[in-house]
Amino acid sequence: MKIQPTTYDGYKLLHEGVLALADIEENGMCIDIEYCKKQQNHLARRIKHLEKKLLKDKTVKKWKKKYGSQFNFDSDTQMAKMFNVDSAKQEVMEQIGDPIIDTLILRKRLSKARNTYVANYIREAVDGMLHPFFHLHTTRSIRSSCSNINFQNQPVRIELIKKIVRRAVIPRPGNIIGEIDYSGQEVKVATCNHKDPEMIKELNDPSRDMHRDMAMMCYKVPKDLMTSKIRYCGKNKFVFPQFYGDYYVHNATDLWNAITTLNLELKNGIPLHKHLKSNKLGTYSKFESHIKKVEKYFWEDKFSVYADWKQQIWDDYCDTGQVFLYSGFVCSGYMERNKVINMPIQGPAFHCLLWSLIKINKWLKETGKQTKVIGQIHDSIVLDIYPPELNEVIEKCRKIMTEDIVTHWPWLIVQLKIDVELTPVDGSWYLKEEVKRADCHECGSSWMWQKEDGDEEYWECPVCENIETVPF
DNA sequence: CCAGGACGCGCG
DNA sequence: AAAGCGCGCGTCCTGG
Repeated sequence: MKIQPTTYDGYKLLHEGVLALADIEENGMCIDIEYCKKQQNHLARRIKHLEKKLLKDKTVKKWKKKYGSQFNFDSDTQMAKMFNVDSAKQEVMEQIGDPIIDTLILRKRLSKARNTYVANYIREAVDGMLHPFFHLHTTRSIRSSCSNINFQNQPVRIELIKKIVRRAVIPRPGNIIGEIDYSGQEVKVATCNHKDPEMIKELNDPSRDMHRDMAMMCYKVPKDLMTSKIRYCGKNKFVFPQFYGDYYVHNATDLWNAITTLNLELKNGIPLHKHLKSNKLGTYSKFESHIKKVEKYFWEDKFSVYADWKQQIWDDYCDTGQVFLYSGFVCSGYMERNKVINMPIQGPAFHCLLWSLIKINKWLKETGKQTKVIGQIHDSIVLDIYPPELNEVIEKCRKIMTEDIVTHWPWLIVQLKIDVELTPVDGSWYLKEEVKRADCHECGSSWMWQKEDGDEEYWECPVCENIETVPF
């Protein structure tokens, strides 16, 4: 497969992109090495402790006896064999229902945190600074990649592991780490391609919520009994997989397994399994044929224009052997259907970030700011922010990322939006939380955390820790 | 003994 | 007709 620029604009994006990413590499980020070393020892002890506990288990005892000196907790082959499964994947292991599995999974997670993440901070940091490489020449998608360390896959989904790992990344003394991300950028860039009026309505009407609606449909849950967990499953086990070309059998399996592994229940406390049973979806095979119907509705009724576009882009590729990208590129060579459909979306979505990154970095340099870009994660920019520059920097980023870019690329026909997350002054990356527009009367910062204490809502300033009960 | 493949898992 | 896209890294394991 080959991919190349079709326009000078495309070429220039990569050229200037490489230079901007080189600046970011040079800037680097601060690492709390002392913390990393302590944490590494702590994790070693914790893992050893878990292994001691595991060795008291019946199955693990058998496992050790069978393999003797070859016995190894890290061997997936051994583990799968002992538990009579084809694969040692977590989702497979979880289905066994043996209580020892939780401990085995925890051991695996802690081991990964130690051996992959914390160890690499220590290995790659020089004098407390880390300089990950950001590449633009490695991927099939024309996204970026990142190595030594891979800053783009630092844990965030599991609270315990997130804390262990992200605690190591800290701002320069007196500064704040800020992350500005495009919200829903891939869905929006897809929409710029297919222009499905139903999706445009979804995106323009803030009262609508397709992830919630699809979750409701998949599990037959009425609106007033919905929970955020059920919505999460609709979004991540049906909607997104469908956009990437997944199909109902896989979706149904995932959605079905999630009911037990995530302990799903309705808002009124009724277990989801019970709820499905009373709606005649009590067995997997009934549930699967239900999801088949949901898939049919999704593509034939709800997003039929999107479906037509997918067919069109595939037909065009079959005729010409080419796929064109709005950001100024063409792909040719052998590709499977799902890859073809994805190509015009994934790359250009990243290119919006890259274009913005180039402008933001240039502005920071030209105006002599102390704030620096220190990283990039596909649809977000990570900054080390000098607090007196906070308001100005965020405003400039907002303007570039949501206004200037639309002027540059008129194919961006839907409204773009950013979200902002900040750490406290001197606070680690783990502590970053979303901020909203709200003025702090103490220090003049325009961005505050919206917090709750029981029924009481209040606002806290990341810069000066001031608390406001009535902002603005 | 080493290189490279397979697998698993972290992220968007 | 095929059956989720894109990455990097650590570990195990196989074949030469």
